[in-house]
Amino acid sequence: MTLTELDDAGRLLGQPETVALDRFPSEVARRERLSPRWVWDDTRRWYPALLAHDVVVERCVDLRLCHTILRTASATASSQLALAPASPWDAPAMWAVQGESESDTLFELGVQRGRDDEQGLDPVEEFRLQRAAVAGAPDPNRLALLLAAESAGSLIAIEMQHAGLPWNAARHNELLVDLLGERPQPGQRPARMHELLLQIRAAIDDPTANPDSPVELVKSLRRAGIDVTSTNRWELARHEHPVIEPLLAYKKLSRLLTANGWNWIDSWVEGGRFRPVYVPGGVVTGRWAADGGGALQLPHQVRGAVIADPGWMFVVADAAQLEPRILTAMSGDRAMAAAGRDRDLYDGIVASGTVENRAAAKVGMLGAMYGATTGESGRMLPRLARSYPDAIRFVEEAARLGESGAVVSTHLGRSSPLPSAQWREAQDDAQQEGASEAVQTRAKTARRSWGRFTRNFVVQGTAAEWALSWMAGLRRRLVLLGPGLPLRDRPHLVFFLHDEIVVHTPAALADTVAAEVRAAAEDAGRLLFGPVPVQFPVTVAVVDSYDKAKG
DNA sequence: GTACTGGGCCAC
DNA sequence: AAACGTGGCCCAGTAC
Repeated sequence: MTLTELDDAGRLLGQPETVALDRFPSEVARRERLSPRWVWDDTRRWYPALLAHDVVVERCVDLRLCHTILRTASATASSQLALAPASPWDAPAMWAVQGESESDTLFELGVQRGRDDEQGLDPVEEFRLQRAAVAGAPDPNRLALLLAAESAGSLIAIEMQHAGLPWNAARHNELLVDLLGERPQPGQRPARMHELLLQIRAAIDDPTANPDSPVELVKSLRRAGIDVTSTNRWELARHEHPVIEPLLAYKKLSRLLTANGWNWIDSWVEGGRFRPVYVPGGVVTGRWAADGGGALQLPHQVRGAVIADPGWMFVVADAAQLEPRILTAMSGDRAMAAAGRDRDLYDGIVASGTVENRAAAKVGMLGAMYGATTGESGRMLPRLARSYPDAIRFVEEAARLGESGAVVSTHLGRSSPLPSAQWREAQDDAQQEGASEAVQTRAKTARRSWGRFTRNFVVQGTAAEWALSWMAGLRRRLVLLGPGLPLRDRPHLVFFLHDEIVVHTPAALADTVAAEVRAAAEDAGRLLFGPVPVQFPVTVAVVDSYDKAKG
């Protein structure tokens, strides 16, 4: 492999140096003392093997992730990088291999896939193009911050996978036995689900009713005189019938069994750790996705199985009302900033007399950011718009742009994709003279739908930027609590869920970590928005199991 | 057997 | 309270 020293613009500072693969970790460790920024095609390709040798790097550029951002960002639309035809840099990540280990085999795997130059991948040239694109943007600092945060996220994702989330399979089994009964033979139902099945069949006098098949279940319920068109929870809950209660209980347990039951433990917990693959930038808005084990959907029911190692604790923190606060900062809404000052933002909205209670404030604000038009939350909108005109106008404008087919961007400059070709065709069809009612309705539905997407994009995407900045700052601070130590011997991140982080730490350092978590949150707000009067408070809990943090 | 879709529901 | 944003994953059912 080749190491090349570059300056900030990508100019060569020395001759490219060829390094044998087995010397790569020690070479990186040696050079890391000078705090370089490692520029590589894909963090997932190189970093697992470094961590396997206990080599942690401070900073990097993940060229593939940054490429994706810069190719679609409005701010860099006229750059050479954005105007070039599609290249292998636009291809999906090549190294994200399901079930990969963090052993040296990954190196071999990466090498066997072919040399970079054979694939048309020249990382030095790509880095130069990216730097030029950023330099030519109207606000280079914001984009640079976004790329730094995205790249820091790529390091954290690999580190979290490497460390794993502590998971106590015995405790998980106890939780399952309490709720479901003992683990059944394959093909059998657990005792508790079997009892509920019998109750369901008795209640509708249908000895073959099958609650596992939505289609069959609708037929069974209709035969019993219950007028349903689907079997979703909300529709079922509207009906008064003895079958409803056991059926809802059955569905709840069935979900637990199939999604996070014994099979899940067998598949995903090894050596007391749950190690999902995190996918930074896996969501269009810039949120992370995860691959395997449903890592970003861990139900509260099983979080009691997440237990800290002996002598260690978890510091669990989540950003309070993050999205409405992000909207406040983006829109410069002073009234909403005041509502959220030194208190729960939704309580502040209630105190202003805009709505009656916290639940209404929450549902109203979420509705405003999601594009609700009807129901409880839609009714709240006019009142919110009167009290917080800047905030509401901001999301309405994002929706209007989306409906017109335009691109919107987050605070740091990640841009939304363009609507699909079918979407444009539908709009064109509706413009034709004599377009039928149905065609116009279809176009309008699609238009509104895309407007809801862009409305949410600006808020969700900027919240993701804040969360990445928070986490990147926290990561730097945690290194300083155990300088030179491998991850497993000092506080480290083990979980991230959009606006929530979990740090696994020696118990003696837990309070220090908690303080660093808060400090990093303050940094993140300033970093993104400068000296604005908007607070981003975090709730922090020091606990020995995840379920004890208020979720 | 494998690939795909829709229903449903978990997380934020 | 209700049908409004982003996802992943399991199952049943269907097509090959």
